[in-house]
Amino acid sequence: MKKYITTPIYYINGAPHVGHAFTTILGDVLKKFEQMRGNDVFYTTGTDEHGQKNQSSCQECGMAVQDFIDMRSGNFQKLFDAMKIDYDFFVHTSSQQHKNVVKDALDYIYKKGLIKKKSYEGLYCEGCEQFKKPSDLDEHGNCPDHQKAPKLITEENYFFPLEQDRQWLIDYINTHPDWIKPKRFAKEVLGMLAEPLDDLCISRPKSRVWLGVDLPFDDDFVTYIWFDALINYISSIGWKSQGDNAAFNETWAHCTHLLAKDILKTHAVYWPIMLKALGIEPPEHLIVHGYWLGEGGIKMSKSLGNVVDPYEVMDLMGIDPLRFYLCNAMSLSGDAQISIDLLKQGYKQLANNIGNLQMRVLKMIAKNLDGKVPSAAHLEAEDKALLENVANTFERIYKYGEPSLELVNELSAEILKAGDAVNAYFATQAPWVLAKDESKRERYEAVIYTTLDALRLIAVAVYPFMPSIAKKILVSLGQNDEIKAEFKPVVLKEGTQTIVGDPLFPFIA
RNA sequence: CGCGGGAUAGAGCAGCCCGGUAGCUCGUCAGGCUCAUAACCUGAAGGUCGUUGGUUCAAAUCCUUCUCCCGCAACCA
Repeated sequence: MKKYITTPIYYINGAPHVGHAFTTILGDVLKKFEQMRGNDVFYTTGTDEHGQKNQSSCQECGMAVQDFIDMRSGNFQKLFDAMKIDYDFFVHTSSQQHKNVVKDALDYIYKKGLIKKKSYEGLYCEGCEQFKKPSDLDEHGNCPDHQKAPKLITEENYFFPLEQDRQWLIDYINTHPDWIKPKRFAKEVLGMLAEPLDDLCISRPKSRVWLGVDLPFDDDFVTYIWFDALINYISSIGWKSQGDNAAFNETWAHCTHLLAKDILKTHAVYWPIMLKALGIEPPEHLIVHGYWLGEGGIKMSKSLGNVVDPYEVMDLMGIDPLRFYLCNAMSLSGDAQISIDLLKQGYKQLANNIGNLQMRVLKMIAKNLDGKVPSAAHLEAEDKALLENVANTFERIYKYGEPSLELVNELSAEILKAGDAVNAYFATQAPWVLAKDESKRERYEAVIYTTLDALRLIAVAVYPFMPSIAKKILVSLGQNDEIKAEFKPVVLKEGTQTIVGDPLFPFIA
């Protein structure tokens, strides 16, 4: 089956942070998970390069527009490349390909008569370059940031009405309980839909905003940035208003959008209605996640010094443990916390659990079995039970699990549990005692075999989170590093040469 | 009364839908083990489940008051 996974395209008027890293890692994890199940995946991420704030920042630093965009967008792409994200396409909204689709889409719905022009009157603060609501102003009627009264201005703009589809969307949510995951966000969207929806203003006069896509039907305006940005999900896979959309349709049929909670409304209200106007079904799933806060639940900020920089983390422990931590720690019900200390805690757990397990068994057999996988001929019931438990757990998740935060939470937790179980088994069986007694030879080999084979199962299961660690484990077990999601026990072949390498998770201070 | 979510050992979380001895990881302490990466195994201490009132034989769980935190409530994204 063909699957399509997207991250939001990130607004380049800011540096990439751990939240961007998480969403993009989550997409990569889900892509690998789906691939292991035999699905074809097309995974996109990218940057949103238009809008008023980018325009202002660009002017402030005095760079040529495209140089500015390339520099800022490059910051994101560099991070994702450093994190070895396996994206298939990197979206640039300033690309001609994307702009063409935005214009095509706008033209299409304009000709369908779904866009209307009307005037808007509002209080506009020139300092903020934004319209203000009366409630945003201080007691003197001034903008609190600029201590200046906003001007009452009237503007002509183009609007895309939403209200006509509100009931349709409510019905859609109620009849598709898995559309928005986790469910609490579906509840919130229903709250947004409880009141009539205002028309969405989809244009900005060029006198205010020029960094954007020209409206195809009026050169004096550019497209509102969200209308532009959301189109990336269909421009990336070649939608067009006329002609053959067979390839598009096949990819779009199983589309999952990943997003953080702050952009729920755009994705769950505006976007489905935009798609409806274009004659396109809503995306199959929206996976919404919370924010990363600093330790103690305090918002990360430079002044508090609790900002977690992805590069710093990668320098400290590499990318795999960060991926694992983020997927394991993101909460289903709320926001999640991250700090260097919490990351170290997670790293240590991986080292002591999986890293130590690998090292203790491999070093043992290097000493007294020439590092070769022993025979599985004398496995006893408890050995088989351990392997089957581990294999069945992973088999179930890989077979029936659906991409979601629940899934990455559960799978990462089960991996740690499996590591614990194998460590406990190893300690209980005490193979170092068996090794000293020649009459216990068969039992010794059975215990070692069981431990090695369990480790193999863990390595395969952990691949979406820690691809590089997974491959290192498999190679140390004398396997090639091809990953197949087949969770059958007793696969290792007797006599296979294992290799004691460097620690998977070296000690960090 | 704007909408949704959160508040549970020193830290990070689960449990809440469907009420019945409060659980997991880390940390701390004690014991064990010695194959292994300041590791592993076993056990212990540590919580009036944010606050108020209520329903009930029984409340972390259901209803209610208030407080604090995160989003949304933008023609910022």
